[in-house]
Amino acid sequence: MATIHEVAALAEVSVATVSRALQQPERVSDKTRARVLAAVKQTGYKPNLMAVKFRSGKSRNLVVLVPTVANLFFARVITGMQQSAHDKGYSLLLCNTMANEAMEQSYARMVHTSQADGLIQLRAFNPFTGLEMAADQPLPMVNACEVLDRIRCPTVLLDNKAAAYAMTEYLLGLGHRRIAMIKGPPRSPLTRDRVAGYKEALAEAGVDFDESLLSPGNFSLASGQKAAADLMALPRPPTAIFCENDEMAIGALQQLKQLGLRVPQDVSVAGFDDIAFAAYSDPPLTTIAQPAEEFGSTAVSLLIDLIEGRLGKAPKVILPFDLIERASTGPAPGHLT
Amino acid sequence: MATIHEVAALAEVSVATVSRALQQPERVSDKTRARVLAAVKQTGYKPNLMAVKFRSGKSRNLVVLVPTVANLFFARVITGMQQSAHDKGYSLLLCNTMANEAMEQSYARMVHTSQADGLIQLRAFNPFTGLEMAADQPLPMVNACEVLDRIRCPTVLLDNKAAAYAMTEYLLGLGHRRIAMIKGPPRSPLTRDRVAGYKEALAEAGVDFDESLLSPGNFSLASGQKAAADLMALPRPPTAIFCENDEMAIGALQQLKQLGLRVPQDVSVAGFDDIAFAAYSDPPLTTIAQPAEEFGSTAVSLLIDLIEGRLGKAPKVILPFDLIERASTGPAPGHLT
DNA sequence: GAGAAAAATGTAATGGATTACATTTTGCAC
DNA sequence: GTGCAAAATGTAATCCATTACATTTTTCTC
Repeated sequence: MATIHEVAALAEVSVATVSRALQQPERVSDKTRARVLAAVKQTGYKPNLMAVKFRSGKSRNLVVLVPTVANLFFARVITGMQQSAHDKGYSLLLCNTMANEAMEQSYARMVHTSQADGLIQLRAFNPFTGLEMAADQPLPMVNACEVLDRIRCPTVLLDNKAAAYAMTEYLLGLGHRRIAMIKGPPRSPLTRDRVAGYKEALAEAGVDFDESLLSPGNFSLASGQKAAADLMALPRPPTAIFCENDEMAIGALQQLKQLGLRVPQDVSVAGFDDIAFAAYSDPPLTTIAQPAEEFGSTAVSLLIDLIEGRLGKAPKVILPFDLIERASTGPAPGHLT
Repeated sequence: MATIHEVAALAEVSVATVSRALQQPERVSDKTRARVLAAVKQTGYKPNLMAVKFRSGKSRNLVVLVPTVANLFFARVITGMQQSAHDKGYSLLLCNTMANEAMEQSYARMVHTSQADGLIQLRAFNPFTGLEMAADQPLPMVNACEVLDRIRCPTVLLDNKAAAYAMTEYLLGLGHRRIAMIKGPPRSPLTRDRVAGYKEALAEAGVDFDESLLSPGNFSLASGQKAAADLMALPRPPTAIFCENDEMAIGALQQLKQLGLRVPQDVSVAGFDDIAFAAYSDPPLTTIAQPAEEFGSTAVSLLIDLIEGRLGKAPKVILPFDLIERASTGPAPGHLT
């Protein structure tokens, strides 16, 4: 691969002139520029960006830690990130962490070793824990989707409590009184906030909270199915099931069908995320739409602003949600609308 | 950030000794090594890997061009890639191309500018076209899933023709004679091979090929729905629909339901890929399972072998498929099994 | 303890591009 | 043509770690 020296030699100028001809064309005379450009063409010269990055101390790479790529919500988030990063001249180093902390820490180390300028974390774990840090420097990290509350860094999130409140209120409005919730992992802030919104809506409607209607899940189709089976086996089963994501809701739908129950006549089901499949389930799923791509693009923008020193206090961006009403929810059995 | 010089000064040794103490500990005396390690700890020294990469001329980055991350099959492929790359000390630079050639070329340029050592392309387009290349050098590229046939590079693929043949044969065995196919984009080698397998199976069974039963799609849920609507509006509609991916099959399922048709009693539906949702559709989808993660890990292995000069001829790896029989397919109406 | 081999350590070049500073050339006014 | 400012170009340092080669120190043998 040709270097700037070969180009300089061929064009009979110094390397500084070649560099200038390419970076600041106006600083070089027309004649020289033409000679340099010709030499560039002839040698097929491509600047070694590794050298540039090394010298500048900026890698223009961003590490992205994703719990699972094989999750349509995250896939959309990544899409938004990639678009935004590309527009701004940054590249994404992707890590599918499977929520493995060691893996996350291993990738976080790329920031310390100058391979990346910053990191985006999509779940509530600080991947820099354990790596001794310049404590005074703010971490070049942005937290999105499922956010840490123990750490001060820019975050992008949904008002999960409000969203869960809205969905619960909607189900209450349909006459449901026994509303189950299929949760995510118990320690997740996401779960905590959504459960809080759910409880608040119940309380305001004067409906007693029933612990047995909270069923644990892990965001997978199978866990939704399992949770639905458990819920319907209760002495007093729910008439509505609110799932913390669409995958679990689709799993639940299948289980209800197997039990011979009709949705929404016998049981209503609601999801969260509005993935593409939500509109194609049977029946189509009532859910909370999140601006997933915007999560990604906002997280990238914030991170780049942070890296390039344009960010003062660590901002907290709250994105809007939207309750999408489809056919999987309906009036509670025996309830007159 | 501390450099090797500061560590050397603190430990009162030369930079060469520091480097050796860290890279080849046995080449340094115990006493010195201890001093260096202490200095490393005290300064919080982390080697600047950008400098290392620059000097070595190896970035240990791989560019991955993915048509859409928001496709569960590709998501699984990426998962496999990431695992394999991480195990081998490489990182993935992800590009969600949206099949945009300019975007792909822009990322391919990273290989020429030493930012990446190689590239994996998941669709049939050579992203290096237009970039003048060292024609003698083999391109540091691996093609997987949907492969180019015009270019000589290592490839990982399914025997799509055989898979389509197997599925068509299976449907024929259920008594279907009017079997439709919802295709992918017409110019895709994937589509071409699968259609070829489909035709061959029909021909061997003595069933005339009917052009009107080939309906175009683009792998999206919506296109499957649309195609199913068109097919069922034919004067002689099909009794079975074979879709080139599960998303289109799920779209088709919804359309059939809206038309009041029962699956599989009235129409059988088959997919391709075996994404997670295939087992949770209503009814669960008969489909062709592909080892998606293995596509990813194999592609990464091949690329690294190629980069590191361990690969002779460009190999062609063919991965196995599996026909998964679920409830969406059944005997053709009026056919006795 | 001398001498040689082996081990440990040091010096300085290297990789490719950028850029501060130095020098040369050009352009213009008179 | 002179003189001076502005423009163009060149020289060499810099970024950081690695490593070939040079030098010093240790170890071992007789």
